[in-house]
Amino acid sequence: MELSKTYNPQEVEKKIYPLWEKSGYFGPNEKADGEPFVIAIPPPNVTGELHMGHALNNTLQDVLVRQKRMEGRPTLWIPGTDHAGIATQYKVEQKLQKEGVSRFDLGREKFVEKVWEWKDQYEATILGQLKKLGVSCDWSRTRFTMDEGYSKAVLTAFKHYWDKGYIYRGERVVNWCPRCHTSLSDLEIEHEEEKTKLYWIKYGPFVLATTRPETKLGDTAVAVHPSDERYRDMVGKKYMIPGVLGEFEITVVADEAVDPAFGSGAIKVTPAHDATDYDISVRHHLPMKQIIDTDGKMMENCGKYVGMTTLEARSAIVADMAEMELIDHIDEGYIHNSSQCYRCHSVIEPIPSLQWFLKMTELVKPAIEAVKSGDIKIIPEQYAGTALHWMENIRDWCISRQIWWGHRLPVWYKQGEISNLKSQISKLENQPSVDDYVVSLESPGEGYAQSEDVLDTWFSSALWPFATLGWPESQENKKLKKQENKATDLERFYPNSINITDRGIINLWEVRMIFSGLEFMGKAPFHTVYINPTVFNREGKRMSKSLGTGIDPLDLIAKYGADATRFGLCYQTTGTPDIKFSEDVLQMAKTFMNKIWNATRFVLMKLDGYEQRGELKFTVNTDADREIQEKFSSLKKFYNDNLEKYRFGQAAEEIYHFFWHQFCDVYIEKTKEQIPFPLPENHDEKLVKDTKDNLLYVLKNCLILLHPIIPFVTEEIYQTLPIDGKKEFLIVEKWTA
RNA sequence: GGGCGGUUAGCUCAGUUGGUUAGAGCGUCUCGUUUACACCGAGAAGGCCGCGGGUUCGAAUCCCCCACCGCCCACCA
Repeated sequence: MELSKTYNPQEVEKKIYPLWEKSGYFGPNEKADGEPFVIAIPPPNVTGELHMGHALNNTLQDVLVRQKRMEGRPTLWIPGTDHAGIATQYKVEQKLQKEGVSRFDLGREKFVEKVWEWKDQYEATILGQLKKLGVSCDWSRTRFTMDEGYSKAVLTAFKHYWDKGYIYRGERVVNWCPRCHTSLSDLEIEHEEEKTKLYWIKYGPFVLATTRPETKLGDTAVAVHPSDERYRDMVGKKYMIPGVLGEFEITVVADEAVDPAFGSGAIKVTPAHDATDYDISVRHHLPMKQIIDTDGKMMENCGKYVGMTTLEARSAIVADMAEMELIDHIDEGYIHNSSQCYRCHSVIEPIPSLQWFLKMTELVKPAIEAVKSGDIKIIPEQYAGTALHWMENIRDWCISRQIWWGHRLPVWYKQGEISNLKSQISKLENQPSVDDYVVSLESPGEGYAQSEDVLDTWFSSALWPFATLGWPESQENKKLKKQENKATDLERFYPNSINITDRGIINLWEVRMIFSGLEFMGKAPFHTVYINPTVFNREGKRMSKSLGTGIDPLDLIAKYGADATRFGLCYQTTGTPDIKFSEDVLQMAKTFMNKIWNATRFVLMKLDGYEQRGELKFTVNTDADREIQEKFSSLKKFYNDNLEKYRFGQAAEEIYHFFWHQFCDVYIEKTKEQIPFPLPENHDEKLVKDTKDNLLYVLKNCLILLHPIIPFVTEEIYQTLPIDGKKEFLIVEKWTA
């Protein structure tokens, strides 16, 4: 077969991928023994297309998976996608908004239908993109976090926690996104520095500093530090405070949470609309007065300010206070952190509402132990600290969300649900008793209505390493497999081997998989976590579609080919936490693909119709032979060592250097002497034959080593080599250790 | 506010436990059309290894301080 003069990646990629898929080699080899190598893909959100982070993340996974497969281990890479609750719902809402429709216009059922349509479309796009990248997932096992089996797993987990007493419902001040209209967990909040005004307000006998004067309408106390001499005599007393809606009463309390160095050392306490103040109010049994509703607007108890947004109310109230000479002074340019929704970036309003929580303290203990003991190795190791720090300071997890896209809680109410969207004055004591609802996977029967709430999307992602393998397993399935004398997927492939992901979701996802795996399977879900670098653009800025700083991996694949894209990404993965992505490297990689291609053309030309027979061996006749043999053997050592340590960049650089500057520049040049052209009458037949074998030997073994990184071009070339006893595909060639 | 990471050639980065003249790719310059490849070959220029101290016979590498950039965590209102 004749190879064209330049390598055409698009043609080859289109041809090769379907052949691999049909071969069945992407699935685990049933005959292979040895410890299975298993990865569950970090499921991309069905919110849109893949970005550079995905391209890198999946390339690295594929490198490992392909290498282990060639080592002969049973290998399984499970693909799938994540329903991504709030994020996807937000996307669909935006799309509807362009058509002038809100989710409330459609109603829950119709809206959810729309989201399923969206999901079908983007799931197909994403899986297609992964294939273009060349990843070797077992597509027959593709999962979705809301497919039937997976949903059952999610509800089973909820029921398990409930039965164990780990889940409770309660009214708390939670992070509320007024745009998404839902609660959020602490991890779903982003903090951004912001310049604002610090208002020093006259407050009865106090002057105190606040950034949110509008919350004065919900104040029930003033807090000071217990050791603060200035206010010692006032603690425990009640005062009437003049306000824009008339006088109101506050209690002075002493609490450690107050920083005496801030402002005047006294702070106003708004239990309903600030997490710190809420905690203080619980400690001191202070009344709670809600003044902001779920739209982020002032409630009926706010007199003339009713219906205003908090920002509108702020300026109105400040103006009125100024008129009443209640403003002492205002500091401009005060810098503080504003809390935002991690999906739509609206400002978070803390508000009281009825939510479901998962108790974390006990759950997280074995996970802390697993990370500390090294049962789970986190690489690079500095990230173990990130996980440990979070787990050691963990708070209960708010797992209920007031959106429509997701797993509805397996909670059934007898008399209709008491809304968690209360916009009335809160009454902590007014919680429903357990008798009012039943937790059950199935409807308990007539007269019961299922909870309107859905679960935090991360509640389901936390189960990914085992739910994708069929947990919770039915007894029937187990029996069936036993009759066939086979193990179930869950038995064979849990725990996974490694999880590769981005540092941004170490606590959001990684930690939650770890404690879930330990809780439900009794074993850590994987023994290694590898945190891949984050891809930034050349200026070191986050790649973002909306900022126009993003690069579409598909464009790169179209321009340089999938192999060059993969090689370029690996090459830049050198162990640093960031990659400032350089397209030059992809051009270099593309040139390298062409070099490999042309070296092959040369070797085939030198072979001149020679068909290798028997075991392919390397024979040393000359100094050049000896040199390349030595260099190759040291390459193998360092290459394997670097892959073992996830030093992808160093591995790529080494084989690049060997192939180009040793094999091509030196050895191939030498073979022009060892196999002279034209061949003279009296040529050394043994030397000529041995040199042909040597060329084939080095080339073939380089292809093997290169294949995990650049699968397409190596496969295409492998198919053309006249080697005896060749495998059907390079994918399953024996690894060169 | 706490923690972590980065700072090496014009650009993107290596530099494994401290040890001769600090390396690669891209870019630049010079030369070269041989049986693969001009997406090629041979060669060259280019670096107070962020700043300032310290340890050492010897520091890009170990310690301390500072600066700038980035990330994670956080109930300073």
